[in-house]
Amino acid sequence: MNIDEKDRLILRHLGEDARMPVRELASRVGLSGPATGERIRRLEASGVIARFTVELDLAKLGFPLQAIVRIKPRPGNLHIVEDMIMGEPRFLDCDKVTGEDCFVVRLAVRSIADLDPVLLPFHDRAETNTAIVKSSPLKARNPL
Amino acid sequence: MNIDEKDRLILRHLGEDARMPVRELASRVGLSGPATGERIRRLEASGVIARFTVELDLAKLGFPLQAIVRIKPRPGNLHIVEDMIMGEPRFLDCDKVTGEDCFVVRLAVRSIADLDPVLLPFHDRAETNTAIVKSSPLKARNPL
DNA sequence: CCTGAAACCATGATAAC
DNA sequence: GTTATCATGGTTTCAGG
Repeated sequence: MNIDEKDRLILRHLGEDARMPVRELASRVGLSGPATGERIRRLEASGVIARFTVELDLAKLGFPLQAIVRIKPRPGNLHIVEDMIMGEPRFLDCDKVTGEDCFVVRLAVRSIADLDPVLLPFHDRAETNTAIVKSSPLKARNPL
Repeated sequence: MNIDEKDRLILRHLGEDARMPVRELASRVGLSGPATGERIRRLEASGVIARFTVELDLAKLGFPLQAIVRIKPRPGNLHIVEDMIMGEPRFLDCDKVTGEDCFVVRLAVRSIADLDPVLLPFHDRAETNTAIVKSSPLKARNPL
């Protein structure tokens, strides 16, 4: 699929407000309604738009504390550690990375007291390095 | 604002498909259309729903490579480093954290060759530690 | 391949209860 | 909260460039 400048503009606008009426979006990118609707449909079908979703304020949902944890499983514990991550809903993101560590995860908890219970099961199977998130000046920006 | 179980169910469904018709969402949570619509409106007004957005496939947009970089500014360079991060669109996320490092950022680039030019300007002002993302088994899950 | 207009229909908003 | 009704907006279709 070929993405042109108008597609990128559409994606930028949808990223800011995915419920913008097609007609308004159309006027902003300089196209007609049907043409814009067709582009959205194609971007969705091709998978460039993975899904329409909502961005939540986790603090207001009762998870005001986030941490970024680097996890280095001990020999033989790679798969079990990955399964433990996937099975714990308080882990929001998980990336497998090159370098010293194997996983970099983000987690959200209700309080500082909840941090230890979440990470405790890992201490047998991995070395962890926890950094408390003080603020997030940038969240899920798109590079367009 | 008080969030009950039905609100959490609504948020879960919207997280998977934010364009689900209110009537369908209503039947899934066991409420009427207007009651569900009113709950969505309140969740939005209270900021629990920060915004409706699209999740993009960055690889299909020409940014197939992601990295997680820990950045530790040298003395006196904190603000300039933060400004440099904010001004570079290829940085997707930025968290200020406790511990050894100061920033943990995620970036997306077109190729491995693009990595160095993006990070080069930081070498004067900070120590960086770069981990290439091999895969992301978990992306933006919500803890509900 | 686009635009613009009109018809149609799904959907969100509203009113009354 | 519900149900019934109204109005908005998305999709499709067409004629024309």
